[in-house]
Amino acid sequence: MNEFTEKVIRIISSIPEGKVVSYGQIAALAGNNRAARQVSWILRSSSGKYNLPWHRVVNGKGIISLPEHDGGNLQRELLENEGVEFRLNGAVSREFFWNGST
DNA sequence: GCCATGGCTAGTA
DNA sequence: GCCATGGCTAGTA
Repeated sequence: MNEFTEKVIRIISSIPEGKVVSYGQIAALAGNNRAARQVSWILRSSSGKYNLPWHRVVNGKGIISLPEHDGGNLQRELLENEGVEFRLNGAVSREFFWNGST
């Protein structure tokens, strides 16, 4: 596993409950702001292995990218259970975005 | 080739 | 909408 992947996993692991972060934010925090799509791959391949809070990652618009039939519905449910609120357009309210600090 | 993204543009009201 | 990204999940040689 390369350094970027390790950083991404560590960052995702530290997302607080009730907060969300975008793929691009995670990539930037890990040192490569153009690797947003790789973050999605790492989530798919490593979420179970490292018990990652995969549901706290959404796209830059605050919208769930995972298809509804492939876990998207579950993702929204998990977030709502943590107190995250969605607008009518399906986007997470801005106040629920984590800025990367602890 | 694929894709759980993101940034920018164009067209409309 | 469109297309540049970029690492490996695919499939073939």
